Amino acid sequence: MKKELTQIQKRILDFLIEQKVSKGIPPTLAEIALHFGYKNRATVQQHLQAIEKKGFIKKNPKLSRAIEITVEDKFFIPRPVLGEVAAGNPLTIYPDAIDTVELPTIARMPKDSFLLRVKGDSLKDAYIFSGDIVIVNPNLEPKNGQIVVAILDDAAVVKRFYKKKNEIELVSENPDYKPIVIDKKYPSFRIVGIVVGVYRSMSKKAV
Amino acid sequence: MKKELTQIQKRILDFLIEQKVSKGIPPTLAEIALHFGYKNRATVQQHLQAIEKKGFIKKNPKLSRAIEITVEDKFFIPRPVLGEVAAGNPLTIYPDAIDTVELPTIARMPKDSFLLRVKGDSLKDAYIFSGDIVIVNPNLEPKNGQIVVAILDDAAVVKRFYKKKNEIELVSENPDYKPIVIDKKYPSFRIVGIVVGVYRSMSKKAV
DNA sequence: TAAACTACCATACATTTGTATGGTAAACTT
DNA sequence: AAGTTTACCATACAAATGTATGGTAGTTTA
Repeated sequence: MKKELTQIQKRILDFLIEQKVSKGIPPTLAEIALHFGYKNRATVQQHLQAIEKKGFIKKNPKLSRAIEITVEDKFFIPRPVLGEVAAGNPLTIYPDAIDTVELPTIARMPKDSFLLRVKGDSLKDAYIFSGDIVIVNPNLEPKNGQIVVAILDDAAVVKRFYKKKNEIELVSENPDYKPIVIDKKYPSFRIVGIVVGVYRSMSKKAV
Repeated sequence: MKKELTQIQKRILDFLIEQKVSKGIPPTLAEIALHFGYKNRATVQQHLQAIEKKGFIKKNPKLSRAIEITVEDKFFIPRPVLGEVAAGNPLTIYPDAIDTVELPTIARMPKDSFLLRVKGDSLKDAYIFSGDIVIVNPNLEPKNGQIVVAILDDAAVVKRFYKKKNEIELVSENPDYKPIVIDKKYPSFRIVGIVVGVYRSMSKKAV
């Protein structure tokens, strides 16, 4: 009953999923046609009918953008991890994605937010561990006590943020590490963003 | 320049945000009109124009559902937590939501998945702690080694799942707790779902 | 009291969107 | 050789959608 998809049908399904995950909203026929260079919505329409016939999607007729994806094993999609960030001592941050995590569909990122993998154990008392993925939002103002990602001389750290009268203190949750005090010694200091959440995938240890 | 919203405008904006977060896609004018009981899309249209004038949204003209929400501080929305679940000894699971977590917009749940707050420390070697939110997907088949939520006589536990020849073993990650062996002694045993991820909000400790 | 704002309604219209129908060409069955 | 599937195109049409314009009534502001 559930036949295999053709190459093109598969690429269209991938596009549907990618759009739904990245933009949160399925595309219209016209948008799909534009993306694949079709001059005609009818072409897309026929592909979608074929995909629906094979049971991978379900369409709510007449409504716009009402494409429901019924393949449940596509819950996990690859997301770029932009670098590693030190919870202990500063670590290099890489310009390109160093890895991808399989983030469940739950993880629709706030716009402009990105992921960093944590290395080191200086935040272990905040229950953030080496290997965890932190979700970083660069568009929020840091408040005292929040966990932030900061750059010190081309290295990045994850620490708790405290603004004092004349300086900024970045403290670890682990007493083994001393607070970093920010003053004029760090000309390249910059707050990259605020950690809005921690995500840890459970699929790793599965046998 | 950026005036205050009126009561009605604020309710419409809230509806826009709620729809975008829960359904992932902004509503159409007709859908908004229906929700508020307006007989006319033009009424909605004028409200949206007013809201846009005050800078809270941005519209991509002519396109459907092209309402962009420009207020970024609404990233966190309440999500129901369906109950508590024991990582150590079994805990009662409640029929109704016991609490809400402020889950960032990142957390658009896979359909039918739900949240449970973990109590107890039996999974601490898997780095799941008391207070963490686990994302549970009830529609996946458990595989050996995965962490599952199971019900034993009206109490729920979070354990690692192992299927043996004639029985099912639920083991803790903490050596202090002994594995639970499932056989005929547990007539009401049921796998509730699979833990697909752990989420921990960082906003709690902020000052 | 006049002007401005808010909150609605009705009607009209151009696009967008989904859908239906028919056609062409290539590849692959049978 | 005839049929089927796949991958496109064109045209046509109804419904959905966003938008423009004008109107009424109540409230607030100047």
